[in-house]
Amino acid sequence: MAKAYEEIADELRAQIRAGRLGPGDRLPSESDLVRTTGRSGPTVQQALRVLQAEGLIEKQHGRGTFVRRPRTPIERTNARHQWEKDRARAPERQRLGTGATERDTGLGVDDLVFHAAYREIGASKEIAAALGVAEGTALVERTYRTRYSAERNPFSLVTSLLIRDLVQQNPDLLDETKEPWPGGTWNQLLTVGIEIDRVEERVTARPPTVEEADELGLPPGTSVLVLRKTLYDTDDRIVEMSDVTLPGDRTEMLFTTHLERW
Amino acid sequence: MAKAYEEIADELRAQIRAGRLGPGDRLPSESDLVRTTGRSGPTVQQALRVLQAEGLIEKQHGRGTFVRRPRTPIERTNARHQWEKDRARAPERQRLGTGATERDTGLGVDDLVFHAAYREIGASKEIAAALGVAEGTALVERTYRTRYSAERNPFSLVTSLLIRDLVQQNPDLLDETKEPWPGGTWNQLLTVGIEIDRVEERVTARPPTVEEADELGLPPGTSVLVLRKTLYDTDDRIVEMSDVTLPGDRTEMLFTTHLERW
DNA sequence: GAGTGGTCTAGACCACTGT
DNA sequence: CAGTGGTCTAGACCACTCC
Repeated sequence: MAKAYEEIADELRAQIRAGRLGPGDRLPSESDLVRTTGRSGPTVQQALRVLQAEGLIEKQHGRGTFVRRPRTPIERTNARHQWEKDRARAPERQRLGTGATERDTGLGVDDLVFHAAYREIGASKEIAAALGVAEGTALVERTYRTRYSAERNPFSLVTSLLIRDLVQQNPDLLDETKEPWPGGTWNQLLTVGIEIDRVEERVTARPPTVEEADELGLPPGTSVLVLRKTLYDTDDRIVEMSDVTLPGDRTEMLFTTHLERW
Repeated sequence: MAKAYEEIADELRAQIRAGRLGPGDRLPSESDLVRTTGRSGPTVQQALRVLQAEGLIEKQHGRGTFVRRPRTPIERTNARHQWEKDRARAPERQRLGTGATERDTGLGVDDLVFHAAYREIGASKEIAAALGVAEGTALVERTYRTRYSAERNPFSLVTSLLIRDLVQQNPDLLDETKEPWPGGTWNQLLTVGIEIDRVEERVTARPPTVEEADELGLPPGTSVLVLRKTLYDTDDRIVEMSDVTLPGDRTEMLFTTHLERW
C-alpha cells in the first residue's frame, strides 16, 4: 500500500498534469485537505512539500498554495561571444549604450540596474589550478549583480577573476568606480593589448545554496545553472575566469556549434 | 530569533563547510540531535530535510545520515559534434567499436549497456512548432538509455525525434532492432543523403520529476540538466531533435566557442 | 477577524541495517 | 536485537494576508 502523503501528492500531481489545476490556480487549503483526505495536518503538509520540491507548486504564506507559473525566460547564447569581441573595438559612443546583457534580454540600459565591486585576493589552490597559475598569485576579484529595474532580485550572480599582473598596466582596470565599463571586460582586456581567441564554458546544475536562493529570490523547488567561463587569448593564456550562477527556472542557454562541410 | 530547525541546520551546515564533517562522514543520529539540542524529533528532521534539499547530506534508512560524496563526473563537450560528423563517414569497421558516449566517458563498448526503442507518433502542437512542421506530421520517436555495466541506473534519458518522410526511404531507419547503429544518428542520416551543418543545444535546469529521479536513481537534493539538441542540415532544415535529461550532480557540459581573429 | 500556511511538541509505531 | 531513519497522529500557537 502506498504511503498516505504519496497518495495525496499523486492525486494533486495528476490534477496538475491533466490541467484540471492550471498555472496560478489555488490548491485546496491545507485544512480542506485534512478534511477531505481524513489525514493529519503534518501528513498533508508533507504531501505538499513533495510537490514543492518538484517545482510544481508554490506556497504563499497567508494566501494559499498555488500551481507554479513558468517565469519569463532569459536567453543566453554563445553567439554573444563573437558579438562581444566585435563590440570591444567599436567606437566608445557605440559601446556606451549597450552591453551583452542588454543584447540577451532585448532591453535598454535604463531597464537594468548594474552593480560591481572589486577586491584583490590571492589565488587559492583550487582557483590557481583552474587558472594555471601559482598558488597565491595576486588576482582581481570582481563581483557583478544585474537586475531588472522592475524586480527586486538580480537574475545572475557573477564572480570574475583577472590576473593582476596581466592587467595592472592600466590602473583603471583595478578601479571599480570605472564600472560599468563601456565595452565590458573584452574592451578592458583590449586596453592592455589582449585579444580573445576562444571561450570555454562549463555548465552544471544543482540546488541553490541558501545564500544563492536568497540573493536570487528563488523559491524552493528550483535549481541553479552554474557556468564557469574561461577566456583564452591568442597566446593560449587564460586571461579571465568567471563563475556565473543563473536561476534554472528562467534561464535558457543556447549553444550553436557550426561544423565543417564535407 | 531564528527558528529552531534553522539553528540546527545552520550549525550542521557550518560544520560541513568547515570540513569538520567531510564527505562520507556520518552525522549524529536523529535521536542524538534530539538529546543535544533539546528539540523534538520532527524539528530535528526538518533541519535535516533542509540540508538534504541543498544536496549536502544523504539519508540512508537504517544506517544513518551522511555528508554527500561528489559523484564521478561525466564530461560532455561540443567538440563531440565535429567528431560525430567525421565518424559518420568513417569505414564501418571503425564505426563499430566506438560511439560518442564511449568518447565522452573514455570507456569501451563493453563497459556500457545500451537500449533503444522506436515508436511512430504524430507531432503534438508543441513539438510541431519546435520542429517547424505541421501538427500531426508523422514522426519516429526513439528513446535511448545508456548505463555503465557496473551501475544500475542509466546516466542519461534520451528521446529523439525524426521526421518520417525524411528518413523512410531507408527502411532500416524505422527498425529498432538495427540498434545500436554503427556511427549513430549521423550515419543513419547520411544513408538518406543528409549532411549536418550545425547543432543547436538549449540548456535549462530544474528539479527532477519523480519518474526521472526514479529512472536515473537520483537522491533528493539533486537537479537535472535538460538539453534540447537540434540538428540542422545543409539546407537549413531541422532533421533531428532530441531531448536529453542528465543528472546535474555528475554531468559537466563543456562548450568551446572559437572566435574570428582581428 | 477569518482564513491561510509555518513552526513546534510528545509520542507512537513501522521499516530497514547491521551485529 | 539494538539502532537508525520513515511515517503518522492530535493538537497548540504563531505569522501573514485580505477583507
